[in-house]
Amino acid sequence: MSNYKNFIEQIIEDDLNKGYKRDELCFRFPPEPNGYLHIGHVKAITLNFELGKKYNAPVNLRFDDTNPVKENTHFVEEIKNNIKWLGYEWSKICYASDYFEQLYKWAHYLILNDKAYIDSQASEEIASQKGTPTSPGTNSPFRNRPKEESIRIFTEMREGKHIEGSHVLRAKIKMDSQNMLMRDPVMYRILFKDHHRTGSKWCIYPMYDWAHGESDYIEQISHSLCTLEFKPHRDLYEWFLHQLPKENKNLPKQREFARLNMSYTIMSKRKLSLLIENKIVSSWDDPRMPTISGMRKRGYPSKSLINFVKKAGIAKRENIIDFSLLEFYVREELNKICPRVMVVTDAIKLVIINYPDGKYESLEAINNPEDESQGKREIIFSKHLYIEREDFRETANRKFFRLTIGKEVRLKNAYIIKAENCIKNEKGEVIEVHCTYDPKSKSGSNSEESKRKVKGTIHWVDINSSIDVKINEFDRLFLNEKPEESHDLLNSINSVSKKLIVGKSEQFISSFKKGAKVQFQRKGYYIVDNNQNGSMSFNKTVGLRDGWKK
RNA sequence: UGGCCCAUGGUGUAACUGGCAACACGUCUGAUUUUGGUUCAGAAGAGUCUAGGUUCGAGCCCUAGUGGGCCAACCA
Repeated sequence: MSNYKNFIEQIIEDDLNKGYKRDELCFRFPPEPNGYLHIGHVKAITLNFELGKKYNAPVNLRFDDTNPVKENTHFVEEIKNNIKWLGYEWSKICYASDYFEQLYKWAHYLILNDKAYIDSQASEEIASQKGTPTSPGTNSPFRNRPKEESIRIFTEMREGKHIEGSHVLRAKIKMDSQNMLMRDPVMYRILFKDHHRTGSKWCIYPMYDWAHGESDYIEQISHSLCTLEFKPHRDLYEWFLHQLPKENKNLPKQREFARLNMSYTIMSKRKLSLLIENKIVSSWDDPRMPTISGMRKRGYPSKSLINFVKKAGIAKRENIIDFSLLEFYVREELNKICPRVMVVTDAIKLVIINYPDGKYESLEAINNPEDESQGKREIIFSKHLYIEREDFRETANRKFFRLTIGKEVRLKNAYIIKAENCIKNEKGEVIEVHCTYDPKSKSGSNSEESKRKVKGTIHWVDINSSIDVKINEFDRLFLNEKPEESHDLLNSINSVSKKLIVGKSEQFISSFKKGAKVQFQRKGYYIVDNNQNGSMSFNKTVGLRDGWKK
């Protein structure tokens, strides 16, 4: 691992070997603030920021805010929070909109050099003249418009003298290029929309291709890394750079890697926002969403996300990674840090018939066997307890390690008990289990009996002192393993991806603050979603690995 | 009737730029365990899309084919 370099790092090393100065390396993460960042962005963030660490190079956070109709400040703020939460620090925070004036001047320069012109056709006409991937495009009738006229109209466009759609500025490249993007791409369009940063100052906005490479150039980004679908843009990226006034500065280099895809989820902001619009999820940070904010709310540690994307690697191959790989890194982290606690969700009563009425005793429990520094706690034990319904069967085969009539099981942190009989309701459902306990088997008492092995251990909670908790349980949002490929996304939605259940918990948990992560023993990992006015709710992060074949 | 990119166990990523295909997840054993968790030990599973070629030698290089992805927004 230590010596391994992914292909991006190899490109950088090659550049360094060819004489590129190490202290001129500079990277950037350039999101458009038109939605929340998702796990796919974590890959790009981690790639760039880790490169920054490795080469001791600056990494800018740049908002690619060239389309005011989709962008807003809330998204900007959330993106900043996400990156901080992941633990990365950007060196400069930049905005493409900071460069609007420079971009505008350079656009004039291109017109003057006969490299751009104003096209006054409707967008449909321009589109139809583009041709197709297999047939060349045709020149616009405005392609040879005198540059003075283009300059005049372009200036008037900025002054707001022309309506939306009446003119665009186009680069003059090659209408029969094999690369569709080189067929005189649009550089500017008229948009009478307020921008979240520049307000009403501008009514013309640069397109992505015109803004992005030039922003990289202004910031002197050495390696501009993006996902594979931008590969065809590379020609244009480089063409624009070569049209700028010569300044004896480094030209940034665009390189592309495969985006991250995961099974049973989608990674496109457009489709993600569709889920919100259709009220399939509550918001961008719904715990079922693959967004950073959603995963955070779900209880995924930031470290897990980073470990996961690092292991997923950087390559150029299309991929769909198993969601279980992410869950592995989530459990790995949570196992180390989470205090353990006993919570019963589908409760039945357990009565210890040979335990004194009205007696309560305090037992000691280790908070986290993986981390001694988390100490111990007290739990209350009595004659009347709750256990999990699925932990009792009247009879069962020997593969069932839990409680059956006549068999022994240990109550975690307490005593060994033996089920004697059970009480059923008129429907034949078990509502109460009666058992006896072995007083000498008390946990931690150091007696011979306390060390006795029994084949099962189950969790429990004292009825009287337990507190009520609410738990949100989640399942995957899609039925389809590859929802991205589904033609009808909304039809492959899992209709029961969220369930609200209630549980009974030992008291220890009541002190946990919002955001605290915990393991409900034998159940899984949970995060406190709310703890106010005596009401506690949790989000289930992920279940424990379960090796029991039912 | 185009151009560009890609192709390695179930999944993802490697293979010191040509030298007997490795790591992680997952799966399966076994041990430990007061969580059917954790931990530990071990196993199975690909001969690298196909066909040619170069070479003493090819997963790596070349050619063709096949399969997949991307490209015709005044989105990014």
